[in-house]
Amino acid sequence: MFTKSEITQQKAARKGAATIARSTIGKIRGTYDQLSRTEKKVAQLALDNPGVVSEMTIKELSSATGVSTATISRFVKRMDYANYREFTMALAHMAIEDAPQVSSFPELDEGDSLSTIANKTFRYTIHSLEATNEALSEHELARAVLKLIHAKSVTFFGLGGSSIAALDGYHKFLRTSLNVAFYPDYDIQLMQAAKLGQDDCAIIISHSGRNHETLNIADELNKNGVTIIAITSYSGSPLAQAADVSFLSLTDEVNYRSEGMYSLISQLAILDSLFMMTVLRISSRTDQTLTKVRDVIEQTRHER
Amino acid sequence: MFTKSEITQQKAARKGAATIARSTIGKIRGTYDQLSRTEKKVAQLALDNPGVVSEMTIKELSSATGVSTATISRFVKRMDYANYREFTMALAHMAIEDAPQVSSFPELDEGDSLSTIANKTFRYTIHSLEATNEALSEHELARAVLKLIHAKSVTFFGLGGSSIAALDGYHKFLRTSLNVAFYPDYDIQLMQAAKLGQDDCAIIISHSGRNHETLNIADELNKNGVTIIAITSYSGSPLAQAADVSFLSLTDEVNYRSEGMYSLISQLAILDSLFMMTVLRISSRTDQTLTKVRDVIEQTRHER
DNA sequence: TTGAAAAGTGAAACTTTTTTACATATAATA
DNA sequence: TATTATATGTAAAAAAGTTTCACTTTTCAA
Repeated sequence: MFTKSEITQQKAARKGAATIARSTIGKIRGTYDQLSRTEKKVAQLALDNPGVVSEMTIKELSSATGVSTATISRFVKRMDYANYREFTMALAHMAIEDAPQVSSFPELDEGDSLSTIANKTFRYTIHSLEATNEALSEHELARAVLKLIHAKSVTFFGLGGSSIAALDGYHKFLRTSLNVAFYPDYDIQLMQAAKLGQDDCAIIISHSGRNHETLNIADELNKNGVTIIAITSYSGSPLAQAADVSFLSLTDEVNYRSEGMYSLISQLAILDSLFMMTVLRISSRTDQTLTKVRDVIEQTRHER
Repeated sequence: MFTKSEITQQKAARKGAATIARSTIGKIRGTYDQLSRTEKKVAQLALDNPGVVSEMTIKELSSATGVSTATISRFVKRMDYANYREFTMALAHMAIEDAPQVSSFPELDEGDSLSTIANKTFRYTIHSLEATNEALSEHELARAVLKLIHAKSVTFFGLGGSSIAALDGYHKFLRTSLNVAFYPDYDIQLMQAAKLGQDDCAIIISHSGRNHETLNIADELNKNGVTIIAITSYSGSPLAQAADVSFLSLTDEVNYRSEGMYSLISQLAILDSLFMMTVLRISSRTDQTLTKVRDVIEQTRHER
């Protein structure tokens, strides 16, 4: 039998585990294109039919996908589950939580009324945010914040549509004690990249993660040993590969046609999170050198 | 691999099974005092801590209760579960459904873990979007779209933090056939405002709606009879008063201290909606002059 | 291009978990 | 008290899941 406190402890432990597990479902989505050929088969079936797969034994899943049990076992471990059983549990949770979403995500239609168009747009946006949130891992966040706090300077890079996100990041972090920079022009971004060094940190934003100019900047930064934090929509993209830490702004794959629309907002939300984490972590360490959280947030209100 | 119909069948089968399983949780409760001495120990622990027990192996449950694995195995069969695994699944479901949605909207705290900070940030953001969406009225949307479609030109105005939203709006609407403009600098914004006339349309973005420079621009526009569409957080603000149509980017009042943080994303979502509505309405009217929606959205994907 | 190193994979050995068979104990009943 | 039905644990069997190892494919540098 358990004593009361033992159970309480286990509950706490489980809660932690559950949080991790949940975000790891996002991880399957997020790392999807980094998976190998066979692993994709497994991930596909699991994501498409979480309810069905959650009730399968590893052998059944093996013959359903044509992938060996060994590979499946290794796959779930790489997805950060302790074992196959924990994986199926997570799928079961997912099946429950996704189920009540009867409305799904209808495509926008020319016949829609204006408020319908607005509603759908907002729903897509919210859905992207949820997916993005789930894909964030504590580990990556910790690494990013650590780098940011200790960096001599933080420069934001982003071209085209992503320059908006970069500009926003710059604006936000201006309010911290960090030494931040942003340059709208590509050539100047590139030149500035060449001037950064090991103690500096760069935040690069790119939806596709394969824009040529953006990659030039990343190369330049890597050459100089600058820490790169990337925000992109594809974990397998060259930018994600080149980065020290990368975050994914996700959209539901079903709506692939319009994903670019919603990635900006997800990018901003990631930046918001990084900003809040940085502010809270800085203020809790060196209180007197830096403004307190509230003051910082208070300032935000006086923005135009 | 599964065929489509096989999966459908399995889904149906599962649904049936789940229904039975659920009522069988009730069965444990119902038949509780018909259970034997040892079985009661098991049932007790399972009902009291479904979440904890759902993650135990049969051996762990055995040593936790002091009942042999054999007895437990037989017990779950008598409760109509096919096997131990199905039993733990049912417990997991129970744990989820019984857990009340405590969520609400807690303040950010210095002691929060990084993923907690991120989760809270995303939740606030989503909440703001929901509030903003609800506040949109069909009537105002219709007026705005009508003005936009028939305008000779559309200029975006925004200073400070709101310049980011203005820039984003400009970027988005560039892809339409509308004649759009944006100038980052205040003085130039003001000068350009003086050059616009009755047939033009202006979209002004300001969180507070009372920034002095922004209001100067609004005055100038009003003087020339330019149609003003405002995006602000306060319906009573001078900007909202000065505008022909105004949209509100809302945040939950409870979290007044941090509202500035989330208004940008709501502003962007409003612009997204206006963009989608404009594109869909334009394309459904004059098909040959304008690119089809899909092409436009497709272009969005190739953004950097 | 080529060859070495790295990554991916399945068969099979191995471990753990769950179920069943069997022996024994306990309680109920005639 | 003998008989029978029910309960339970031990241990063997079966099933499920994990790891090892040999082989294949891919990647990357020369």
